[in-house]
Amino acid sequence: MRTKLDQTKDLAPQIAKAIREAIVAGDLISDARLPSESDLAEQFGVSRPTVREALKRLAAQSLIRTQRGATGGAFVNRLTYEEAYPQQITTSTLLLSMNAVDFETACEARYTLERACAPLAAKRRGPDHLAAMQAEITRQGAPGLTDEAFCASDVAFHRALVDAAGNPVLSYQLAGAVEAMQPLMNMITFTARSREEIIALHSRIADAVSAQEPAAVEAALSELENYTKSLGAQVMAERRGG
Amino acid sequence: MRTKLDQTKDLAPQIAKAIREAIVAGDLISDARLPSESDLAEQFGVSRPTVREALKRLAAQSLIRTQRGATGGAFVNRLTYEEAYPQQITTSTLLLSMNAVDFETACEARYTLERACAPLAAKRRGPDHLAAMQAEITRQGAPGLTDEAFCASDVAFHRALVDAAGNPVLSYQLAGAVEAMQPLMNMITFTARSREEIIALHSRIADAVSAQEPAAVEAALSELENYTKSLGAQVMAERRGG
DNA sequence: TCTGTCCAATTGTCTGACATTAATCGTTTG
DNA sequence: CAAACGATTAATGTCAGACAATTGGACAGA
Repeated sequence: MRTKLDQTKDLAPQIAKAIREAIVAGDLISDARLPSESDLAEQFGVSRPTVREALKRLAAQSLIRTQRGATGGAFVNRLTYEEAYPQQITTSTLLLSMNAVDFETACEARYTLERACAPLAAKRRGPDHLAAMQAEITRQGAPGLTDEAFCASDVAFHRALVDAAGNPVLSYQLAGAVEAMQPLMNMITFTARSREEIIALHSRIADAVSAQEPAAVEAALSELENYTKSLGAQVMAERRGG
Repeated sequence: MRTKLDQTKDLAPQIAKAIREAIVAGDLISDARLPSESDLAEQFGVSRPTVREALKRLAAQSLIRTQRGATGGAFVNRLTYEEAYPQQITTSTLLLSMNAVDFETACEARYTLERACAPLAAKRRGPDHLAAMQAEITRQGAPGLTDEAFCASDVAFHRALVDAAGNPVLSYQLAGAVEAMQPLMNMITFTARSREEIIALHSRIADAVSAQEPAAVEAALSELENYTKSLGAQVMAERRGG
């Protein structure tokens, strides 16, 4: 960790980088305690506030956690899926919204990845996954549902589908792709007719997963992708027109 | 942004959260300038160092960038793929290493996602993608290559394959899955025989992409997945034995 | 042995100051 | 009159020192 610093500028990022690399390289294992802020300040030859800024950067990435008190300090955090999910989703969402990624591209990426989960989901789905999917389908048919709630339920349905694949790494990677689409989907106003269509496709997907027919799952997902794209295209056309 | 703060504790995270939500919600658009640190401190009723810590957290997530000088300050960052990539990779890598994700699960996730790119890659690959893949294959056959360099080239090959799909969102999502595997792959000692095998499969993949035959790409990827898994299983068995 | 109190270590926050950077404005000069 | 150059200024980056808050452990007493 004791790397040289370019003493001239931007000390905090350099310190953060040094510690981060030590963690990623495995020199600091989970739950290991870092030296106190004062010690680090002395080691790196900077002041305590500078060290603190560096530590805050790491805390923002959930790489470390801090604890006050006598035996307190900064500890290397054991990154859990629960902590990694929101980060992944926030980053993906911003990436889409700030880079003017067109609806079509985002949609294609999402459904391409989701189709990849289909075979595993069909093979490994348990009763809980099937129940979760069915519950969302029911919710989506409820009258008086706002567009936003409909979208949220849509996301929940697809997450259940992905989780059915029984691979946590896959679930993690897909979370970004699926959730990041929600803001884009929220721009769409769903008519009763389009909701019906989507719910019907969701049912086909759920049934195919239940029947363990991967090809049918993929086919229904492809149809849903095309339908979603067409809805998005309509919105874009109207936006340009009006 | 002017949300209430629980004045009692952990002010910096609260401020960071308030600003982050304003950015994610779109209240602060790209390149918008935040108030100066002094102004923010006054607005939130805290001291400047506290505000600074909050800003550093956001900077660590690349949500803002800071600039010194007269017209300087903190600006909402337009998150680019270049900035998002390393974050995605770091998080994915740590998630795998810290959660004792077994080789098999990680491998399955990676190749499942990669197969999903196959149809698009076969359809859209350009001469540059084909050249990149071919270049890595050549490098992998070079004598005297270390295991680490071989793995790095392997990653580069697969990234070229993913990029061939021509969907930046897909490339971004896959980066985590592919790169995060590298530390796990580095545990494997590649024999001349196994390198030969892998290079042959890479060639099959490249040829199938070149010939625009998605099914052949998927088949070769599946074989590569199985072969990689068997290599990993060997390492695990030896480790348990010795 | 158990319990309550005190103490020490550590992070969280504040205050004030100075250094550094970079744009702008005014002045000076060709 | 225009261009170049220096002073000003506003902002972040860094530092020093201090105090508050919190937590665990040690120590003394019942």
